[in-house]
Amino acid sequence: MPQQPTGQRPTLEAVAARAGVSRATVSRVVNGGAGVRRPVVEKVREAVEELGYVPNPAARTLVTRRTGAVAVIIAEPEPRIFSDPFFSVQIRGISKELTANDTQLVLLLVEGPEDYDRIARYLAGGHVDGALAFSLHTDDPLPSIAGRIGLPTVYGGRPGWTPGPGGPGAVAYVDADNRGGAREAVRHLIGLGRRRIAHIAGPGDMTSATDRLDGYRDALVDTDPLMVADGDFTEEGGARAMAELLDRRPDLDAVFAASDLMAVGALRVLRERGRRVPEDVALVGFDDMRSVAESTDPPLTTVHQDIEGMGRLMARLLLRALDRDRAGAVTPSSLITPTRLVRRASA
Amino acid sequence: MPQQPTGQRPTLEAVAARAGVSRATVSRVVNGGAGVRRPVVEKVREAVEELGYVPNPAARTLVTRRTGAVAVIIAEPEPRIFSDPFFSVQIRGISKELTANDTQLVLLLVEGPEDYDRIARYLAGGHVDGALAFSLHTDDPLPSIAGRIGLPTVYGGRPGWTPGPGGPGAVAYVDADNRGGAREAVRHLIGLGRRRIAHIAGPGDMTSATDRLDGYRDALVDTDPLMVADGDFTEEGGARAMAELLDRRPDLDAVFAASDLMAVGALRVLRERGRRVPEDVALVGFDDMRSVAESTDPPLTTVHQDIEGMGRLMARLLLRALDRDRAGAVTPSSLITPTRLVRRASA
DNA sequence: TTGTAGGCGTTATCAT
DNA sequence: ATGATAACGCCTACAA
Repeated sequence: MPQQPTGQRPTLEAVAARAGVSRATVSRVVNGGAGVRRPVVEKVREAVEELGYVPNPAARTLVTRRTGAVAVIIAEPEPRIFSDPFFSVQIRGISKELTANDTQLVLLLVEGPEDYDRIARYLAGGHVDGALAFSLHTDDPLPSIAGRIGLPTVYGGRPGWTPGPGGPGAVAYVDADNRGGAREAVRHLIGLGRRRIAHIAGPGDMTSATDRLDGYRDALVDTDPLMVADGDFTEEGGARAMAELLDRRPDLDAVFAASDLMAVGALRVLRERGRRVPEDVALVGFDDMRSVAESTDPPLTTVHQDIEGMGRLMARLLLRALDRDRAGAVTPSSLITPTRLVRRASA
Repeated sequence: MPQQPTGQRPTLEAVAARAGVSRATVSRVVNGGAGVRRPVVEKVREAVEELGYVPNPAARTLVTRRTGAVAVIIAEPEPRIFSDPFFSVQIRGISKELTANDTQLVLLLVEGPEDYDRIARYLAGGHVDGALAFSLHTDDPLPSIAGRIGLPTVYGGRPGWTPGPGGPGAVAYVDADNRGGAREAVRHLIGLGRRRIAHIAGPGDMTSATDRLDGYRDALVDTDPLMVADGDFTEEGGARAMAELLDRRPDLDAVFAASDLMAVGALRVLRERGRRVPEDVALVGFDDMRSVAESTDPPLTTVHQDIEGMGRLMARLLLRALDRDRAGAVTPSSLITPTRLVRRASA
């Protein structure tokens, strides 16, 4: 039963005294015990146990210059984080990977543009060894902040800004194969015999949206601009976009929505307008958020992406970079994870 | 433009030299500047600016014994965190409050029982000044860990275990008025003229579930055990429970589900069995998760709780306790936030 | 009001 | 293989 002499935590010194060795030796044992003779290791371990010694991370950080923590930065003004399990799942993936590597997760939520100052200060302060950042729009100030500070950072989703030519080194990011997935979705619709395929797109300043739009175009010989409407990645936006499309091209026979949420909105409008899904209009979403895709009526055919896996990958990439940091060369690299079409009833 | 002489961050020493004062004075200025003459403050501030000085948190923590960080511990084996925006919203509330008080949020996700060791070590290590914990089941080891370490902790939701009589001090927690809200929901159904009111309950080891069950019973003169079924707080569970109830008491004319998610499952089964909502069976949920309550058909009447507000409150309570910690007496206290019935179309 | 000096708990270098 | 000892960067009596 570890003793805790009321408020005062035991230090290396105390353990050393108890074990009859020097602080240095205790330190060695605590950090793996290489180069210390077995019996001594035993003795020290015992003392540690008896005293309930736990290293003081601040002291350790002060000298090693490593914090053992990374920041996870989520910049989503408001809407998505609420209705979207996306972040929860991705964070879980990240957390698992970090935990396995004995690294802590410091969560930085960006509430508004004014927050960036605070975040810049925090990152500059050396509270963390690296950062994981999400959901950047093209004009996001974060990359420049991280760059200036020289903080190893991995992005979730392909960043929208163009890195200076050859510039400060390539940017590390993890992304799903948005373009390929979109292409597959549309090809599936074509295979179903659909010919007038519309697209409900996400915001133009997010690469996940534009990449999916590109994929949509890839699959079509020529695309009618009237067949594309912006849905803003929200359910409401999806509904609005669907209404617009129906007004512009009443003869459409399929829709590829760039997110499940937007597909749900579209579904509602299609029903309201008396179109049967999939008979009259086939519908494909993107994301495969099971909680929504499985519970729509009809269940949604959609493009699956391994969100938790992407989180894991981001963490792994960062940890690798941090390790190399200790050694020397920093070699950022990026990873694209595959997607796959999940057939349900809507297309 | 703050200079960063390549890798080396400026220290107090450097700033002191630049401003032509002692480290002590710089320290004072950096920490508020009380007891330093104006012109000196100015001079130091300038030097700080020019050098781009940011205090080293590790060094600071080492001497002040405060980390400026609190842990948020979420122990939810798996299911809920995915489909449930509950945590996202609550965390946002917490984050806002912490940020406003210059405190960092360290996220600790519990993946399994084996994780508690790691978490105990982390907390004992003094990485954080306090903790915010969620979603405890009655047998959760966390309270005992926090208690042993003596770490100020605020719980989200009334803890299920009984604190020793007079014991180690009352436990601080923030909770919604689950019982009162449930009572109001059932009374509303009664006011609608319903007489055979069933309840879909949550897991028996969570106080939010049992409190809502108690509220249900409060409002009814006598309760038929056959009218209560366990729905496990999931949509699937809600569906199962609804089916059971319908089998046991085909004549029921109203259902109060202890969560919106379960209500959705119930709604599905009611429809499958040909019952109209609200004509044949009135349905009330709990939570008022807008993304689900508003998009069901018919929209769900439910009990609203201010989730983000609860998060804020938890943080505020903890911060207050931490402040008092510096002074002396620790006085935990608990807060119950009100709920209110939101009438939509399902009842 | 300002400066001096000691110490917070580790790690790391250098002897031994 | 082990032990002194000097940093690490900051705060805070205490002195001036």
